[in-house]
Amino acid sequence: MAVFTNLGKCDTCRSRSFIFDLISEQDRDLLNRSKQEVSFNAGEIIFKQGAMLTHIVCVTSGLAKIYFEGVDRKNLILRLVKPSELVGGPGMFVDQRHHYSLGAVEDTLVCFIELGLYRELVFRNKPLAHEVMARESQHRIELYEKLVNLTQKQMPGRVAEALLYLSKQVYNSSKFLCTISRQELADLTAMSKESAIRILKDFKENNLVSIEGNQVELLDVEGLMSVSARG
Amino acid sequence: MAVFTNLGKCDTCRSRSFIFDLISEQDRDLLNRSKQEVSFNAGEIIFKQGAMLTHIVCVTSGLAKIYFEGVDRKNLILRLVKPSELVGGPGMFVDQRHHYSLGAVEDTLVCFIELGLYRELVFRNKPLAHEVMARESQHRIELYEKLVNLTQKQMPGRVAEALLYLSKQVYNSSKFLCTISRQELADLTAMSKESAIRILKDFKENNLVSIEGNQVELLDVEGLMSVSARG
DNA sequence: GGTTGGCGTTGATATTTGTCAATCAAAATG
DNA sequence: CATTTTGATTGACAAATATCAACGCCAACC
Repeated sequence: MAVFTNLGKCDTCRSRSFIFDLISEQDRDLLNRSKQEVSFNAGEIIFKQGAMLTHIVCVTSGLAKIYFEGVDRKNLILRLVKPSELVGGPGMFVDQRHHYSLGAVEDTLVCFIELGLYRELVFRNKPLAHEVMARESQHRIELYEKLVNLTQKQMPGRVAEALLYLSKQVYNSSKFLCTISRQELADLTAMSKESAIRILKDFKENNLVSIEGNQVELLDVEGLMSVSARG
Repeated sequence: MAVFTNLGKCDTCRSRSFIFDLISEQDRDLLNRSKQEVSFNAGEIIFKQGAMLTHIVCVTSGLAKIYFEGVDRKNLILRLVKPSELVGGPGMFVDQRHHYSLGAVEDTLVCFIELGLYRELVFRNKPLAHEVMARESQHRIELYEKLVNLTQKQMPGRVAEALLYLSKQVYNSSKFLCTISRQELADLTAMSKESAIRILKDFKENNLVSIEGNQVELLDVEGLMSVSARG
């Protein structure tokens, strides 16, 4: 179950957000005192699509997923969130609601930061505002790429893309323990779990990857990139 | 061909952007003098994915489409842009490049505004910054919805959604002259032109819509919404 | 007036992808 | 240790969707 504490010190936190480097010492202190740490078990929901957006979240350890609940209880994973990443959501400037859900993929520790405080910090600090804008924009660009991938590429291309994403952006190694489930891989690539499994098997038979349970190693990154590009 | 002028007065422009209501008279004058009006014929490209982003665009008359060029020359239309809408693009805060293309669907008049000027205006004007953030966020929310629609709904649901979008957001009437081509409707719903046509025919046979060439009338909005919701 | 080219339409067919049911293995539970 | 339960896997099949080819229509052009 979720446990609330406020023991950690942001200043010495190994996964502190970039924003701490852009604000004054007073503001750092303010954030430090007002934040709330909460720990979630794998599978638990951190915040839910439709709920009021009163706090933004900084992931401190573990791994989380940003996802939608769409038609027929099917989920679509937008992206995975690693420690030190900040998750706000576009509802922040629109209707104070979450437009996607955030869930813990692994056991995950997060810090909640009050929305009002965050907004105040951003709007009275031009470099920070620039940085926030830049990061939001970067996400938007990635969202566009995702949209094209999911709508124009066939399944093998999408899975190849996902494996490269996991390796480069999430686990930071060509060999990794894949902590997301097959179902989550399917939710990330917008296909059925069975299809995702079949394509993994196919990649394995063609020596693009090696897979033993959840141990994954990319053997032929060039090959995967080519499959991904072909569509 | 494109023709450059700077004759129009922003102050009296019937399709002037919301930003004019949020800036000082001096700034309005600055914008007015530095803008460049350009007219494009239907089918022409206003700016292209990958090109340098030096100006943002305000559509003054006509109709434009924001789209990506993806795999195999297939296009994906993100949204249609009506007069008075501003089109920037996320590259503005990242790499000064366009990450999508803007094309004229109908004969279209646009004003180019220098990026540096626009950024300066936004960053030194808090209410304007708020408004810009809110609009960007709204677009992001719509993008999420689009992503779910395109990946989780089947073709009839997507076409129903598109027809409702055209009626409510673009042509503002339940009966309209559909100035986008069948191919563009397909690009908007991520399917082949033939599939889009077949579904339109099906809707027509089921009296959901009436279609005579490019004259479209939504006969059963409830029905379309239900098809769209079912997926 | 013929011709060309683009767009819309249709039918036949092939491909892609999802669903369903069964099985298996590993992990959690008592 | 037996028993559930959960996630992964596989095969058979059905559904969704794309592709290809052909044709009609209309406007632009020579």
